[in-house]
Amino acid sequence: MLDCGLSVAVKVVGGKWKAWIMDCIRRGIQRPSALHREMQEVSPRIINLHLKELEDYGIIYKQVYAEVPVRVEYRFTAVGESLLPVMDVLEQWGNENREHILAGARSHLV
Amino acid sequence: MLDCGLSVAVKVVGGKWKAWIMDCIRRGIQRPSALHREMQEVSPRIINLHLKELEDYGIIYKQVYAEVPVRVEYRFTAVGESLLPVMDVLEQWGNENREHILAGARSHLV
DNA sequence: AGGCATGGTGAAAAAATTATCCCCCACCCT
DNA sequence: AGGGTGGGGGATAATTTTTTCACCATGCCT
Repeated sequence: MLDCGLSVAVKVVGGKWKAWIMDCIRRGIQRPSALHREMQEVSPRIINLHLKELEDYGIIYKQVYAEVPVRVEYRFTAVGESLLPVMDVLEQWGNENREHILAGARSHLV
Repeated sequence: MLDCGLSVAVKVVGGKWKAWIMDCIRRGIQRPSALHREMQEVSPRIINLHLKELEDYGIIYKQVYAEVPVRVEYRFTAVGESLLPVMDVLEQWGNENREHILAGARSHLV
């Protein structure tokens, strides 16, 4: 089922919040607490789970600073970096077609 | 939440089977029965639901031929066509990174 | 009539995803 | 000791998505 590259990519980028999380990290919001503040409509727990998943995929890695209180920063790995242009393409397409899609998305809500 | 184009795109392309379905249609497998045969691991019902969703988004449209038995073909709309290059990018990235992703996907199965 | 093919749906169950709640740890400070 | 910060996790519930199962309709054919 993960035979087509499309499925692999969708698995990584899909899910309700992963794309947003990656977009945040990209914009420099890389600390858990900062992500929680930025994405207030998402429970911290969920953000952590997604971060873990992305980390497992090797898209981001966790930089831990031995400070006190401890500081953590998530950054893109090389593979993660290679995903950025792909996200750009998605982002652009989404922006160009938002109205069109949303018009027919009445049922399949938000 | 659908403010970033990324979310819009993910909504369209995401889900467990939509990407695969669109890939099939693209390859010329556009009739429901053919899709069912091609994607045997997916229940016909689900394929229909996804087709409906894509149709609602205006990505594909349904061509009905008044033959007997009735024949139906799903085809891309103009907006759907504009999504193809985007899928290409996803497909390519997925193919290039399949091994890497799958290695860490043990938990987050299939 | 019964069997084939086509395309399709409603209801309910199962599975996966997301959310909530309350807890933990270490360490600083007052 | 109590309160603050920063980073986590388990258990459970709610929600969404996917699946199964049984069923409908048309019109062919034997």
